[in-house]
Amino acid sequence: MSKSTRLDSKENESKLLPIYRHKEELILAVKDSTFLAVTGETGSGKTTQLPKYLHQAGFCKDGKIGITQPRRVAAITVAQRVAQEMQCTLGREVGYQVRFDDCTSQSTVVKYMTDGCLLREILADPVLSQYSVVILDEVHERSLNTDILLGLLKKMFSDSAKAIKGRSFPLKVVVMSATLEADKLSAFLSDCPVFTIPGRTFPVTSTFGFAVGPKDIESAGYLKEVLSFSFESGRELKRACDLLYEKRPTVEGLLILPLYGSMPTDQQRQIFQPPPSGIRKCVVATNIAATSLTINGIKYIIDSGFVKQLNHNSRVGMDILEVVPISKSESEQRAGRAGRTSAGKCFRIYTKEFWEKSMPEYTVPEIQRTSLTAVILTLKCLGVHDVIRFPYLDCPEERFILEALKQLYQFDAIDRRGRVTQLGKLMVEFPLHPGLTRAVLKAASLGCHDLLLPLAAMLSVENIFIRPGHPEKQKEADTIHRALAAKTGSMNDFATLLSVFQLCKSSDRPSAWCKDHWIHWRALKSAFSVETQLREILLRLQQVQDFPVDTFDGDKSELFRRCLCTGYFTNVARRSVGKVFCTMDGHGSMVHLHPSSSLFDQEGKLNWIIFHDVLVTSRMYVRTACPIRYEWVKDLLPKLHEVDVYELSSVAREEVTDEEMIQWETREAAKRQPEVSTEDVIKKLEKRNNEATVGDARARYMQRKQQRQPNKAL
DNA sequence: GAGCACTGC
Repeated sequence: MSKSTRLDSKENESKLLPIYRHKEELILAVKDSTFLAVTGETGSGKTTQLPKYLHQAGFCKDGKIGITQPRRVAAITVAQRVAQEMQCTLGREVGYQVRFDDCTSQSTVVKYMTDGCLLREILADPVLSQYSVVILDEVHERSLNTDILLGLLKKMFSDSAKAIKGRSFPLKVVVMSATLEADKLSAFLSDCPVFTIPGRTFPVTSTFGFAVGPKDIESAGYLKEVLSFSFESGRELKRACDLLYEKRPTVEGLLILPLYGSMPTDQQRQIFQPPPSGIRKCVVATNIAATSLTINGIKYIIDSGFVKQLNHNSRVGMDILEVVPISKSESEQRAGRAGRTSAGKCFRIYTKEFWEKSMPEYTVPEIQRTSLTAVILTLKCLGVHDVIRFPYLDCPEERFILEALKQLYQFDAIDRRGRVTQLGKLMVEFPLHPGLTRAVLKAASLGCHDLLLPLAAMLSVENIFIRPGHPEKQKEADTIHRALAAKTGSMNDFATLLSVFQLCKSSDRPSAWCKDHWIHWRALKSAFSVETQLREILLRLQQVQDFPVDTFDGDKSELFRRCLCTGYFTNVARRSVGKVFCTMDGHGSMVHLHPSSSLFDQEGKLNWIIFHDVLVTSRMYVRTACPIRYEWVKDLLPKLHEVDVYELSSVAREEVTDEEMIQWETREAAKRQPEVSTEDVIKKLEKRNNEATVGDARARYMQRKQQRQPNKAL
């Protein structure tokens, strides 16, 4: 087949998509209004075709068409496809931009990108003056960045003076979503028109099972039972399971099992290959299958009903990874995967009662269950001072916002009146948690950023230590990892990470070095890229801004940890009894060192520590830690309690009067007593550690955990 | 003495 014939066939193929019949209407709808909501199921062609139509209709005359995606792979693959259909070289008229990969040029007019990239662009150009159309895709997924973009775009038009001032031609906004959220979106965007494109899906019938908790699913016995025995509703699952095990299935099609555990990454590639004729393929997948993977020909779904989710808990001030029931809408989506190419079946292994009583209608959007510190700083830098009344499609709880403000104040990113500081303006440029950025900037001001940049990169990527399942191998890996930690000459997990980065980077054969040391080469490679990016950002800021310069007259060997303290003083803990540590952030949580830490079993020698993160499993564990001296954080710790909720909410609402400010400052001055003894400060800090609160939080957690245990009686 | 879903800049 010649090249042109192939292209023609692509073009003809696109004319078969459901969206094609609505081409002219769609173009008119975009012309007629500022906001437009477009809904359509997967397969309607909206992601690839709408930008193409708008391009053909002349929307690129003044500016670009930008289309956001929540994920990188999607941005890249869709751009490739559209470039092919429009018969142009990728990176010319049609391009994409994701982190570490900018495939655009001066001539790019149709630009696919991740939502995070567009947010970065808004920081540099708040009215998006280069764009004539912005399309937010997959809005129903409710990713944090897409939600923020939605609010910003809505706000751009309500602050009409501002928007007009910065632009010479109109901006059109299209939001694309699955059907369920369309009316809500329309209401949010001043009752904009909703354009519905029929999808191309087949019916899926669902049946229920008898599992009532993740433990049921976890136990191999149960899974085996489910897969080989029976279902409450009879033969259907039996048939599906027969299909799974039979070498010569009687029905064509695939079967997919969405689980909530991890999947060996090295096996992912084979998933996309069609099975040999007469062999059934079974895909066992995490929720990566919900969005990121498109596997054609799936006919059966087995739905576990659970998902592993990272939730922010503002009660204890930390992120907790937990297994929770999915929402009904998520379950419908899982089921929908079986009906893409023909009629399908979904086997829900939980009871109908569980569906009715324990599963929420919709998934809680990310913005309502995540730490907002970085996002609030971004908003502040965009001139959104009233972060409580920002137009959120779904408002985060006020205490989440207050907690974020408090942290930003603690990191010197905002001042007492909620205004972004010089330091805050530098911090927003880094793709890191503000605390870590604070440590990086401290190091840079002292000229020792070579210590902090690699560390920040290592803390940004997935876990680098491989721990195999095989007991022998596990022992081997543990020994090697411990030796790596010992090499730094001190108990310090941060220093170990830095050392691994440096050792690998300076090795002649870095990938072989990783293999020898049970380290993920892929993770280290991305750490190298992140470090390069962070270094570039730092260099740029040092050239244009009034960059802070500090001096350090302490012991050189303390420099690294002293820098860390400026970003991690919110994560300070003091050893209380035995191996238990008590956090000093005001929550007074009782935490243990994780056994993977080089400080583990050395607790007796420790007093004060700082840590990177907390993991709640059988206990509350802190991972990646190092010992510090109380003197290093003594002056910082009072900052943890300096601001109270009342003041912050005023700051957040921009309601602070001058009178209030004077009152507040007087109170603050009174608090700052001339010389306070160490014991006094500690006493004061520990007094805040309300044990009832901690015990309560713990009890709630255990209760939730209990609820998830198998209940054989049912 | 451990139990790490998934994105994104």
